[in-house]
Amino acid sequence: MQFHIAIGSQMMFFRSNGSTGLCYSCPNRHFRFCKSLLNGSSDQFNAQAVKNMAVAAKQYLYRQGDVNQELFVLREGWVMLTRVSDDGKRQVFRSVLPGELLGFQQHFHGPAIYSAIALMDSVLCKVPNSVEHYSTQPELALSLAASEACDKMLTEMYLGNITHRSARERIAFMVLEIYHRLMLRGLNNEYTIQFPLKQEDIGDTLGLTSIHVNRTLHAFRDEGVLQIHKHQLTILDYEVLYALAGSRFEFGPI
Amino acid sequence: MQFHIAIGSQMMFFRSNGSTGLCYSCPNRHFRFCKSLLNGSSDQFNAQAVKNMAVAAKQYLYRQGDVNQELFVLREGWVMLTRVSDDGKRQVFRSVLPGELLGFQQHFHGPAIYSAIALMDSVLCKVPNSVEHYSTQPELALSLAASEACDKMLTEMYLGNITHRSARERIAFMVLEIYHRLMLRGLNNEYTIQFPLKQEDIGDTLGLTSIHVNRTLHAFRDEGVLQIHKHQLTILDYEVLYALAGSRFEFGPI
DNA sequence: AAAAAAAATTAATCCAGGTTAAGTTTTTAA
DNA sequence: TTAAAAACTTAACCTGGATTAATTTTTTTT
Repeated sequence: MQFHIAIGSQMMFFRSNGSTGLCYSCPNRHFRFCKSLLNGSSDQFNAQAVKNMAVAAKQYLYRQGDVNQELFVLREGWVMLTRVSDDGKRQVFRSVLPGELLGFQQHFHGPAIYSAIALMDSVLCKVPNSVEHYSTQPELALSLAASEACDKMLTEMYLGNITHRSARERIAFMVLEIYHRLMLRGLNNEYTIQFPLKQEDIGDTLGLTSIHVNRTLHAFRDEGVLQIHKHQLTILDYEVLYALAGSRFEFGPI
Repeated sequence: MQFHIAIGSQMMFFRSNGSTGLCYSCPNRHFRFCKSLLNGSSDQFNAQAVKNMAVAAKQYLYRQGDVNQELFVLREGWVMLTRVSDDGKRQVFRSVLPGELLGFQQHFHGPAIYSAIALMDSVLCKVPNSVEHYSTQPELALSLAASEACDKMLTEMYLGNITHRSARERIAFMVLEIYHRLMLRGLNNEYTIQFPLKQEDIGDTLGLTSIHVNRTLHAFRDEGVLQIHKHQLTILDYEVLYALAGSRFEFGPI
């Protein structure tokens, strides 16, 4: 069955609903949270899950300040988490890649501290987001903890990268970190990946102006290190990039 | 009963062992993880917990790379989390304050990504750290998730603070963030707090040299904004500090 | 296919914070 | 109590990346 509903200003396309049946063939089924959905979730939990919701590029899943926002697992595509602070500056926190959880917060229904926007046409699975569901299902609760610990580690690694390091090093780190995470999912094509981030997004992730990101990317292209063209990023000299990044990007998957 | 044992090179002083009895009068008992220890932990879990271990200032709880490290809740004192990267630069991730959990990782017994060092004489409670314990106790597992989400948010806020902001703003943010977190625990004395961090620690947290931290702190003292003397920090002009920090430090407790 | 908007590019100038190099003061160890 | 080490302080100079201001290219919308 297929149908459309409008959520806020966005049109979402539901390919199907709730059962775990769809999970058995999902490419993300071996990732931590998905695995525990398959193994450890109750019928009641599954009845409230909505699988394979399509979201078009540039649509927001939720915006900073929203309350009662949902919990999602990204099945396909790319979601970026950003926050605009009081002084109008924008921080990009990270990219959410397939198999990762987004939307969990310490207080289940507190206001979101950042917005989530799809950068490519994406497919998401919505999972229940309330204390009741997790306080009776320890495997799911533990997967939440693992997912948060993983995000925390990634954020800490970016913090360590940005603090004290040069623009070239920061960009090298970011490119390799994302390349590595996509590679773990088999989403690379040799040294080429889909890369929907704008130069401004890179700058707002790393604390650089988009002008300086441009200068640095241009230098990388001239030096035959790395190339971005039409949302395709190609690593031309992995060794140089690796030396700059300092092997800080090798994390385990969820 | 009191006794001593040596763990690594450190001498630890055990005031007592395992029961939850000590939790009933603990000043941290209302914090998330402690509360769930009181309410939701099995006898088997409690039997393996060790309450009120004393650790002297400058002792390491664990070091980056250690495997099988423990899970702790800080009861009294101050613990700092730091990592030295390949190129020899040191990143300070955050301060752990009373009532907070430290040592949890996505992979329970993977190598620690940073070291934990006590900056003041501290008292800690050691809690079991294995999948088995948490996969049968959903309330504890959910508290782990909440604790990780809280740490993640704090790290994200530091990331947002460091990225794009000036030295004055970064230091103002850090001071208010820590002051706020101590105040929630009643560990302030009006506008004065114990503050064991060195100027170099502040620099390594915020991506500044200790020389520039010194310049900025000196300017703050001259301007009557804030003063650090003999490990005591006093906020002299909260308004100015608040305006600089941009109200980014107001988080909920665990 | 044309118009409008968004993103990328390039260049010139400037300054916040880094670097280097002495000090001095405080804390810790002997 | 003295010596050594750690932490803090101050000053002079320098540089990586910010800022400002166009211009060009690409993408999106009409």
